[in-house]
Amino acid sequence: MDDTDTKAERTRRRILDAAAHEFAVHGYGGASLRRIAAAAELKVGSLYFHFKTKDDLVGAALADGVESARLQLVAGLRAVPADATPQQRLRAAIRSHLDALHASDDRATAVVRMVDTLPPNLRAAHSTSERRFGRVWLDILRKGQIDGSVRPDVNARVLRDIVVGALNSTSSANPNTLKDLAQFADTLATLVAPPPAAIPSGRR
Amino acid sequence: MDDTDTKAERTRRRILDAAAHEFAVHGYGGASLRRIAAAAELKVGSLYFHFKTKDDLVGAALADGVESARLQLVAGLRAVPADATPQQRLRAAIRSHLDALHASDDRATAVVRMVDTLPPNLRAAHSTSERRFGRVWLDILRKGQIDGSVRPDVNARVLRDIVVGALNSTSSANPNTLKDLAQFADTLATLVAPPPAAIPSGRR
Amino acid sequence: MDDTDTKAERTRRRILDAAAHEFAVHGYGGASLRRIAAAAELKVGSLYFHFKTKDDLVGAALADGVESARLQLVAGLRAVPADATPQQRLRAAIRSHLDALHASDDRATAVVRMVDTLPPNLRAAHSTSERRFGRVWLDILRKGQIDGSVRPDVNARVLRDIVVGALNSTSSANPNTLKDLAQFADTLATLVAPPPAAIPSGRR
Amino acid sequence: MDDTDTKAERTRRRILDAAAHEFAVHGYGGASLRRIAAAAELKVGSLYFHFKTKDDLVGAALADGVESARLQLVAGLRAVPADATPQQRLRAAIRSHLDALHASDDRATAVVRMVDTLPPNLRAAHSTSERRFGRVWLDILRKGQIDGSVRPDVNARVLRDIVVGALNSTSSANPNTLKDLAQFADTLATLVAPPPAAIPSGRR
DNA sequence: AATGAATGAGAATTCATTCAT
DNA sequence: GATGAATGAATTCTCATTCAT
Repeated sequence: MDDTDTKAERTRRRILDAAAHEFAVHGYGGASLRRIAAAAELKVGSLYFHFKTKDDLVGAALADGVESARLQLVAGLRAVPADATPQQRLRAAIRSHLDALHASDDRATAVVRMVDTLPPNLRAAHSTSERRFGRVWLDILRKGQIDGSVRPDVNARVLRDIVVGALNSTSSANPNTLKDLAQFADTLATLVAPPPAAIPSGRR
Repeated sequence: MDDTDTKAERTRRRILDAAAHEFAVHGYGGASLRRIAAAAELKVGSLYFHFKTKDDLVGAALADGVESARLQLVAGLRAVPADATPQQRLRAAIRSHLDALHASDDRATAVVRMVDTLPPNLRAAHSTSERRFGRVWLDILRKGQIDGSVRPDVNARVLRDIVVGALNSTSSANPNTLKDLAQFADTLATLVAPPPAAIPSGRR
Repeated sequence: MDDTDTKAERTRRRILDAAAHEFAVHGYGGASLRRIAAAAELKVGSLYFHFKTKDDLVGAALADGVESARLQLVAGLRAVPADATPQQRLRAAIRSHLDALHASDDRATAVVRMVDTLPPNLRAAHSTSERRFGRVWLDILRKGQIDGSVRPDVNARVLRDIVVGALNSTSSANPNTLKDLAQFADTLATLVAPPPAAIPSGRR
Repeated sequence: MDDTDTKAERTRRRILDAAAHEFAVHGYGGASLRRIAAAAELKVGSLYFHFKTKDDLVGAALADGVESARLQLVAGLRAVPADATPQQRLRAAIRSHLDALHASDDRATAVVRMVDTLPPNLRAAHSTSERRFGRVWLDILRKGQIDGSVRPDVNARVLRDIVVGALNSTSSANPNTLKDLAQFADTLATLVAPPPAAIPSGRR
């Protein structure tokens, strides 16, 4: 709808993709507009037609990255068959998050690599979309505590921070073999799941 | 004994501390030798008497940071009274790690903020000390699985990655209230602990 | 008649006005086509429909500015009642010149702010219209030497340079109060007038 | 005394001289640090060892220029023989001012070429030294009104503005022949001098 | 052991200008 | 008549680094 496929729109996309990669590799402070422009097949000056300033581009990349991860998360959940068990839903969420970081482009990774070194103004602007993303995970875990896929004896918010923190920490792992990530996902799901005894009869 | 407190040795310490702060705030790519020198009350050129290049300083700061965290970890464990329960030992470890990130200087934080954007050569050099640090946590968790303070149904190595990942992810949280961190530690300990039912007889 | 009020003509006027302001504020070297375009409510590229190059626009603004000042000068003189004294005519000229710089738009000021830093080619092109303007003042002063409103014991050309120089120098004065300018005009007129004793009898 | 002839001091002088020329030719907005550096036989980056920013250099050049003109003015006056007539003293002042603009380096000219297009902050900083310079001329004229070398029937302050304005306006005149300037000086002195008839016999 | 003074490369940003639409 | 999109050169400024003192 707003996705009018104008030339500018397409160039902007190319820039954002190139920027995501640059930010993912070099972080906020180490990123170079020169390299971003080159990767987007533009001259540096041309970037400024699309983004007023470097921080403007950073802001756009952050929003883009979080939104991309959020969409991947909800899409992953929506793809779970209706008759799936709550456990399967939880695992789908974990898998989606990991996929956003490892199996897709660099948009989500860029966010993880930039957040801790952002200057205050950018951090503030970013926190809004970050919160929105956090709410999705909070929902997942809270519902899980109700439907029995998540242990109910811990604060959901804190649990969310642990889960998301652990997931994001995989971003710096070297070329993760799929197997490693799968095991990571499994283990995390196990930790989050209610302890066996607490699981109502039918579960075993 | 090697702690020869020469003038150079003291200056080197000042530089490393200033560098830790700079790296913690700006990351690898965004750090400036000029600012580091200023914070260490030196002129830029003088840095080169103590470190051959920026990457040399980065390497030293990384080693320093990991070593500092490792020492804080083992010190924290050693401080646990001999008659403490295994659970208490685990919590002490968690607390020590969080303290290294939040209650001490920036040496440990600097590491966390730099690792993901390190250039390959530095990353390689760093991986050794990182592994050494990882082994400490691996030990803790493995022993925990034996003494009953850590759930035995998960791979210790993967569990270690999750725990350390979650702990490190707190480094970007804004001025953490002590309470938040305490709750974070508690919850993490709960997740890692064996599920109540799974703990054989005497435990309940 | 040639004042065909086409759309292009109107836009051109808007550009020239915006340019005058920009040149008055920033001088030749500091002026930006982007700001001029913005002030004229156009995009930069659109300027090029009306002016082939920046220097072309500068040339037009210079001509426009001098012509505006010249017209204001002759208009000011023409407005003097036929029965006015020569002194009144002289004062009217001075007042007109000051008004062009302070009470009107920035067209005359733009000229004053640009002339000394013009590149040779533009300076050459400009000198023609400047000379034309200078001739008006020369006429005024020469006639004044004849009709007794200007002291006859000085070279008219040099006097012109002094008078015009002094008048133009007011352009950089901060928000001139009208009173200041009036006193400036009075004093200048006094200096230029023939010394009392030199005034022929009948004049009183 | 403070003129310690260090290497930095000498380089700074070279930069200021080069800057004066650049500013005199191109004005504030049109000046280029590249050209200044080249003229001072330095690389651009090296300028920053001596001046923190372009505006810092501009500020220094302005102060340097005004001070240079002021010193030339007082030196010119001091050089007048004690038995000289008041008229001769006045002419000496005029000549000194013109010399500062035409016969010396570009330091004074740079000021004249920059003042009207200075950004507010620089203008404010500059106004102080400008006022100090203005006071010298005010003194000259006031004393002149007492000793009979300056007509007493005009406000000294306004007269100062006219005189200085006229003098400064010569800065844009093309390669002034010495003769032109001499005549300019003579004529200006004539205008400023008391009208012959007005000087009553014994200076009553 | 540290400073002073410089360098060359690269940073982000703005410039005037072009040209297809 | 005007805009959208891009370019290449220039802008100021900061970087890590060197080396004589």
